Amino acid sequence: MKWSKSYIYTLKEAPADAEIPSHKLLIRGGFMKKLAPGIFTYGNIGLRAIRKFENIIRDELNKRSAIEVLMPMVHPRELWEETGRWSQMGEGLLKFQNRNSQWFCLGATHEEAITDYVRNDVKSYRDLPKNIYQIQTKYRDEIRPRFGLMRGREFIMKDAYSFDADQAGALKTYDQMYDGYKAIFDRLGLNYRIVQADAGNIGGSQTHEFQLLAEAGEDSLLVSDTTDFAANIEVCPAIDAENHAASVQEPLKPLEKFATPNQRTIAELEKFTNVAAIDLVKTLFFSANEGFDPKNKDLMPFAVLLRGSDELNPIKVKNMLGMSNPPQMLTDDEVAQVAGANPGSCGPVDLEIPIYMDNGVVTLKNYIVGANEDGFHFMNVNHVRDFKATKVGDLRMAKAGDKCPLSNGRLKAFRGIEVGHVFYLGSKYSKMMNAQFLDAQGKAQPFEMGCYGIGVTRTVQAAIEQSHDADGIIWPKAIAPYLVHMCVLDPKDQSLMAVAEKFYDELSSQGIDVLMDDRDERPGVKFKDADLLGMPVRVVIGKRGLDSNEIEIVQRKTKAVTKIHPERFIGTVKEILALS
RNA sequence: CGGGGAGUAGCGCAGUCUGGUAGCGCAUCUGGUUUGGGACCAGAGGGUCGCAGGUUCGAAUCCUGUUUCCCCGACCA
Repeated sequence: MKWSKSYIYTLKEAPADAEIPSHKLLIRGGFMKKLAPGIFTYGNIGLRAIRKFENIIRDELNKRSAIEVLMPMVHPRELWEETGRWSQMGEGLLKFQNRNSQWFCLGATHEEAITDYVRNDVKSYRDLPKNIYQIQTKYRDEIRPRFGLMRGREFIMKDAYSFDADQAGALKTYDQMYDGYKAIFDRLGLNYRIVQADAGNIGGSQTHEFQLLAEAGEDSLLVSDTTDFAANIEVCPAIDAENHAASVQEPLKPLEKFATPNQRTIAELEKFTNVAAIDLVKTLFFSANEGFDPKNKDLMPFAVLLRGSDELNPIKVKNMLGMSNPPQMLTDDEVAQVAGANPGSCGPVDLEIPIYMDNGVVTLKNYIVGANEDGFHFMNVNHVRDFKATKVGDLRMAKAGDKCPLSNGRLKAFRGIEVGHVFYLGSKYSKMMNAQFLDAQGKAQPFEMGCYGIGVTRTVQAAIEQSHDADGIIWPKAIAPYLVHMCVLDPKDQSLMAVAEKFYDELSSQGIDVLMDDRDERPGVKFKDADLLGMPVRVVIGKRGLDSNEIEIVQRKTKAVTKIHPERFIGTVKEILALS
């Protein structure tokens, strides 16, 4: 492609609404342009990167016998009512009516659509397994889109759905897709981790996330320094590295109430009592209507006990109580009603609601909690003697420095961008949607399903977030819009242009995409734009070089300059590409 | 949803406090000089100052309403 015939408009300054480097660079390079919050036009060169990534996905999935289809974006309400997700998905699902007042939504995910598709065709275990995927625009009405393609409302996703006859088959398919995803992300050459994760509201039991490591990532990850253990902080088991059980040997002391005027926070209490936060116990209040009595629509309050130095992990609470969403915190007024005191003076003693206790508290003895009376705390409080927890378990956030669950190593903290996710779903959707096949005994069985997503546009931006420098993008070779960026310094010079055209044709004929900058611009402008656009290899065709029989080839990643005789041009470009 | 900030030319911004009929840089167009890391000179085009209403002789500026966008938060005990 010649620049003069292309559609590339670069900017010297980034729009004010772009925050992170990858977002700024995509806009500055003209790879995309915002139409509305979270909604973008992909420009030609942006689209080229997207298409290259899509084709890597196709290649790896087709190898693994997955079948590509394209499902509709607009779904009828009835379909989503079958699984209850019409209302369960809440505001994230964009709903609208047609001229006949019939309700529809934009597909935010396609479990319903694919299950409907398959249940009408696949009737026999002989046809199984089937693994079907699509690469398509999704719409999710995100509360707050941000960071460009990282959290957009409209985005391109590859979603795959597998159908097996039994669990063993489904898990085999899961492993196949897991391997496929590894192959896909390996081809990008980026730094990623496969982590344990929460299944969220898609459901299912086994799940892994593929996370690209980047500071701007929205997810917190904990990664072992000795094993390949890695987990999203949402589900990472918390195992203290230090032994906090020193006090266990202490005899129980008598319960004692003492005045703590205006001591509301753990930090204040720590100063006031001269007891470290790690040895204090805090009481948090939530409500939920699940996990207690499903028939009871009223929200039921409950309390959670943690060490003062620990943070609650709401996902763990959700999972312990079997809820579908994390619990809601009570307001100060509600706490006062339940506990008889304002937050800051509340504790588990004589509390008449269920109490869930983090296992970090178990090893403590003779500790301090709120007395459920404003301005008072108890000291020498002990579990069982003074209160009884409904259930004890891991409810706190794991943190950097905690022990690796698989070894004596430690966990290190990273930020990650979730670019892929694999789920084993089981028969949740097939049962709800009555999607069945006949097994060898002629008995109707629900399909065992899995679902597998890759955020295509998100991955493309995440790649830049991980691979850029002060001057611009450094495209991974596998998804670079063009492999070679040729700067023709004086396109009005016929002999120079002839050489450029010759090299252009030679490279193209060998399958190497070239972007030729043939604009009537000064060299500086072309170099700046070449750095910004970030193609792996830059070739400079200038009079100075030709006169001395040298072509300049620059590797974008390292800025290393190689000058070679024109006869060695193609070979050298290939060598430098191979290093990129 | 809660809190904060902002809507002025394609992009980045000033002007608003103190009302007088809109400006700077980049980009674009014309001419000229330049030409290996975002050139220079001269000239030109482009904005109903988010929208609606009000105050005033006069509103980007003051008042009221409305709308859009951006950022932070939604874990305090």
